[in-house]
Amino acid sequence: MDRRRTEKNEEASAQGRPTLKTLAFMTGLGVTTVSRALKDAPEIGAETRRRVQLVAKQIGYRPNRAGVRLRTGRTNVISLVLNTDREIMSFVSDIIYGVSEVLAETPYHLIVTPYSRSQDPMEPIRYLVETGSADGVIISRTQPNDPRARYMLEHGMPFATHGRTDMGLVHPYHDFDNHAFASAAVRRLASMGRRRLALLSPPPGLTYYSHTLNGFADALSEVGASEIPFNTVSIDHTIEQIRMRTAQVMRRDVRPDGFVSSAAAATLAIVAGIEDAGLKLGRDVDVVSKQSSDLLHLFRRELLVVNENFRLAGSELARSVLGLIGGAAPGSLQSLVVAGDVQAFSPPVLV
Amino acid sequence: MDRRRTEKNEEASAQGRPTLKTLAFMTGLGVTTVSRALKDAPEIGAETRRRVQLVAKQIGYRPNRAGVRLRTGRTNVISLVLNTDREIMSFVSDIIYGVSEVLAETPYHLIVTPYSRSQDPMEPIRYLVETGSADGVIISRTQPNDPRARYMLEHGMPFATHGRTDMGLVHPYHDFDNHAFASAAVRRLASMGRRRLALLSPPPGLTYYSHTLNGFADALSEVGASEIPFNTVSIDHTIEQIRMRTAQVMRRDVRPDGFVSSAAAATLAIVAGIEDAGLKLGRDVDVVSKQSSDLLHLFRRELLVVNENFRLAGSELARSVLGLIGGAAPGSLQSLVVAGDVQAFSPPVLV
DNA sequence: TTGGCAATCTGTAACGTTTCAGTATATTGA
DNA sequence: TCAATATACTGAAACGTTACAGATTGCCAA
Repeated sequence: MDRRRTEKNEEASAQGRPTLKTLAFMTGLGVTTVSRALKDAPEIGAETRRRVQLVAKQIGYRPNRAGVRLRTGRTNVISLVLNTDREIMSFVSDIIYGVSEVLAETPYHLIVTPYSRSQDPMEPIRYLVETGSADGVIISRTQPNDPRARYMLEHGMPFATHGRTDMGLVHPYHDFDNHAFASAAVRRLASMGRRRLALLSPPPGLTYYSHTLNGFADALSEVGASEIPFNTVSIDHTIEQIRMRTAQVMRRDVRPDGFVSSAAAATLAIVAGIEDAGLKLGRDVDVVSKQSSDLLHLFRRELLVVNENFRLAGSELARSVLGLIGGAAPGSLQSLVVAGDVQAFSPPVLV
Repeated sequence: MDRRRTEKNEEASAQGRPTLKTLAFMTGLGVTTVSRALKDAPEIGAETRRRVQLVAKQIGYRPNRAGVRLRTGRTNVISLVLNTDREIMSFVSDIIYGVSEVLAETPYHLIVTPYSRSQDPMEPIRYLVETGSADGVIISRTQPNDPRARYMLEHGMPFATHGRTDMGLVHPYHDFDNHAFASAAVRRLASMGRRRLALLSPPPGLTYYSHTLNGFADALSEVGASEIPFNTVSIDHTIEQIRMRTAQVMRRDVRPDGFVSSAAAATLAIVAGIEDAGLKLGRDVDVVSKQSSDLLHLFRRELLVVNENFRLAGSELARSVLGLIGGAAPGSLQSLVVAGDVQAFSPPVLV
């Protein structure tokens, strides 16, 4: 008995990184007691609990993730699933930062799970669920009837979506009110006398495609303006495709005098196309665009912008998944950001 | 004996996800044999090996990461350490995709470890090393005397840096030849008759700051042009700061007639500042800028650009860390991308 | 026939954690 | 005084994997 103690001591003190065994030796307690003391279990004496926690803090004890994961199945990992070639650049960067910001105060790590054009979007989801590689998942490019959301719901994998679904199933989401954005954009253009409007929409299939379309259409009829069809391209197309298509439509007799664009990079292409056709922004045509960082006004000050905050989306999504994992009701973890005002260029204040 | 077998069977078949035990039962072999067979150990019979691997593939066996990690210490994780508020937007997005691309074919996961302005850059590194949370690390914003690189070298943590160090220590890196970029930019501007050049440099402190400065200075003296000091701002400053500072310097009697800019977003600010001062790009001043996606020519076609491929950087860095983990010599895992030509706008080919 | 030796295969222990089923000790009620 | 009970703690087992130290078998030389 004494002998075993001694062996244990040596093992414990020889270790590089402290484990429960180390703490057990230092406090003279059993491993079980230490484990329970660290998580404030009620059957541990108040003083013992304090003592263990003090020592743990002193020597910088951190639970071994592999040990916890093997024993409990909890990974302490949140996975952000991203499309490798269709995702908006600033979206990736900002949402990662937003998620990180929230996870930083928790034991959770962020792993990025990519999938590419060629792959089935379900593949990374199935992988995560089957291998139990994450405690929670965040997905983007959400569809009205999203097989990924359905699958995760069926398999009990906590998740949050960027964008809403429309399947009659309730789950956490964060969304930007694209209906409001498109309406506000149309109203603004109408107020400037623009009457023939074109919409560069999100890719059909995603939920916010119809939100945007509806907002656009609702406001069109409200203000009595008409639509110039522009639905052979979406913001998923390349800069070149959008540019060329814009130039084409602008060379027609009946051409748009206003554009609503759902993404900043696409807006650059639209403007380029407008100018390719020999027309001038602000004179012949106006453009309202969403943007996620304040760059469009540097590009052309005639542009009208509405800001969408992806970093906020990231934090909200992270908070939602954590909440869900923590047992909160999915319905209470949904947020919708109302679109801000359409903003014209305002010159920077010189200091 | 028979009884134990039976118990094992039941356990094995009741399981959701197959483990070595499941495979052992199905093949009638021992767990050890299965484990060894899966990794092509020589002391396993050729037929047994094939049989085990076949069954494993059939039932979709995937090693449990926690088990492996606990036993071996190998995490199968590569960590990308990013600064949350100073990193270039497209850099984050592209490098993540580049890394993912390479890791996708391996058992490795990518975890993003962020740190913010307020934090010591060493903190995430120490965390990773102390907790053994990753098998390899990728860092950016590399400094000539980089404490993170030194620390990881001392502690045997495999890593690769984006950018070189200058400490006489050899480690994997990937870098863009910023000396060549700055020289080429200066030569191009000189060839257009520009004589008073300003440089918007990377932040002082980073290794490629001096590379850029030296390339700029070397070419300046080579072509006999002069420098207009512009070192109160760097690409780490805000758009507004750069814009204002540019406007200031452009309103002076002796003002730059050429700019070299180390980042695309900063170039937008420079151009805005130039125009704030009532001057015209292409007439009064020319600007050569690095960019990582082909957007600057949409912005102003007078801009001259040099492309830097961050996605390539990501893949190269990932390949390097994996190589290092695999035992390759660090010196063989270094790559330097020569800067491409300075490119003027060329109109898109209409299809 | 025997010993030796490859060639294959196997059980046990350990990684660090949590859970289960306890065991001591002190405290209470009668 | 005794049993019952609450309090505070503990060892053993298990999660899935790999490394170590065997064990079994067949074959060949002597």
